[in-house]
Amino acid sequence: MTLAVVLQVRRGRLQALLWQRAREPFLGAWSLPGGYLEPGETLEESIRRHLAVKVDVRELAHLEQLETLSDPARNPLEWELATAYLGLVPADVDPAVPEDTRWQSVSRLPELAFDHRAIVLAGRDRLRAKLSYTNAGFALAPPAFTLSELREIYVAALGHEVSATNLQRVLLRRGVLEPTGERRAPGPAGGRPAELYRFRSRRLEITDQFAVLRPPG
Amino acid sequence: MTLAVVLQVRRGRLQALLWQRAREPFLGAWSLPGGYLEPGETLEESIRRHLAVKVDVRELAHLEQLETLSDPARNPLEWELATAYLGLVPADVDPAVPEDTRWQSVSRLPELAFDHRAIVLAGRDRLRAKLSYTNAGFALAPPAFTLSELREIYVAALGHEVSATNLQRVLLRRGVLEPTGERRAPGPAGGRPAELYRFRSRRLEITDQFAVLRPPG
DNA sequence: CTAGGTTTACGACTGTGAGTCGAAAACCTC
DNA sequence: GAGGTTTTCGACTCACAGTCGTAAACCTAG
Repeated sequence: MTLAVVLQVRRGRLQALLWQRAREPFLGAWSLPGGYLEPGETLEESIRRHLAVKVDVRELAHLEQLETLSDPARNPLEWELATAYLGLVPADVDPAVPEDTRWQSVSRLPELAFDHRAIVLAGRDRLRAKLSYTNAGFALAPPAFTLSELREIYVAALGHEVSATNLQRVLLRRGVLEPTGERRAPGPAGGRPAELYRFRSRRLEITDQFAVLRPPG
Repeated sequence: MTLAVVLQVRRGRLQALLWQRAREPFLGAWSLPGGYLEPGETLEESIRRHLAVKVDVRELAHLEQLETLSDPARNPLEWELATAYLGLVPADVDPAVPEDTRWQSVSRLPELAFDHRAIVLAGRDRLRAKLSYTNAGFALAPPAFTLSELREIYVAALGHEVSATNLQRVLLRRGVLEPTGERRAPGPAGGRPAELYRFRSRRLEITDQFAVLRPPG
């Protein structure tokens, strides 16, 4: 079967999409969305299909495979493999979710069914690592944004403070961000109007020079 | 099913363990070792069991999951999932391999069955990345080694030159290496005797400070 | 219209650590 | 001992991330 850790920054917090189980085992407990694989189906197709019930698939800006779990003890009723995915939703959309589905802050998870708690944390850690050496931020950020807004998203996802100055320099130097040329009108309190930026690419790309022990020259 | 990219630095080259198929599809073609999963078995147990036929399991210094493949087109005969693993063998052992099994230089692979070529390259890339921000080298290096020897291993695995001076400073500063206190007698041509080093830990550990956008303070 | 407040942008400084280079150390053989 | 070989190590450079303070560009209130 397949399941997914779907993450979004909502109200300044990194949140995960949880689903309340309707049957045993762990009836009533919160768990990750997912389901069984159909014959001839790709794992990615499968998890997209299952997620489509919960969230509009067009709102998934990024989807990647995390890990395949196989411990026989993870499900008390039957032995089954589960391939976990990580999905990212930009902060500007608010997908309509069914009754049995909720967004939950990753830092304050309830008791989760199976080994799902560990999977959520693995997804969070993968995201945090990739924010550092890829352009993964594109999948959390709206199409255009000010540096302050982007900074808030990074703070929520990384779990620590980030300097806006530094964020700008690092992402611009690497060519990850580009200015749109437009600017946003200041708020009621005034202030200099903020420049609007966008991610140059909206597909995952790895920043080369992240590696230590680089080739000479 | 499970399969594995088993890598070792042999004669100055990064090589992969390949296995010649004994049945259709791709009969006679080179492929990755692996096989079917038994009920109630962990994926890792499964790949270890299949590899035991080829290589002494005690010689596998590291084993980690790569990815689960599910494209229906990857096997022309039937639809099957395959979970790929990456295994690393230290350079000081020379496992006895069966007749139908060979070490092949990763940079000069023959035609491989299924999508195995891409899997080998994915394993190589995973290794290269991890050499940079983890202590993964422990799984390729012998228990004790001189810096020149370690440098040759890194050169073979990374595919580019590495300065011995820099390698030493980087790995020592991070606490990845430690001197054994012993030294190796010089060769027939003389030269200063080389200090022997070992990896402080022989389990995979992540060097923290690799991340960009670090927490303040 | 000006003064004071707010927010963003940007230049300058600092510090860390990787990449490079060359000299010194420690051995060999002749 | 002289000259050759290999390893070690200090010193320099350089790229960049992190910090800080100031300037820019807007607001409202009086």
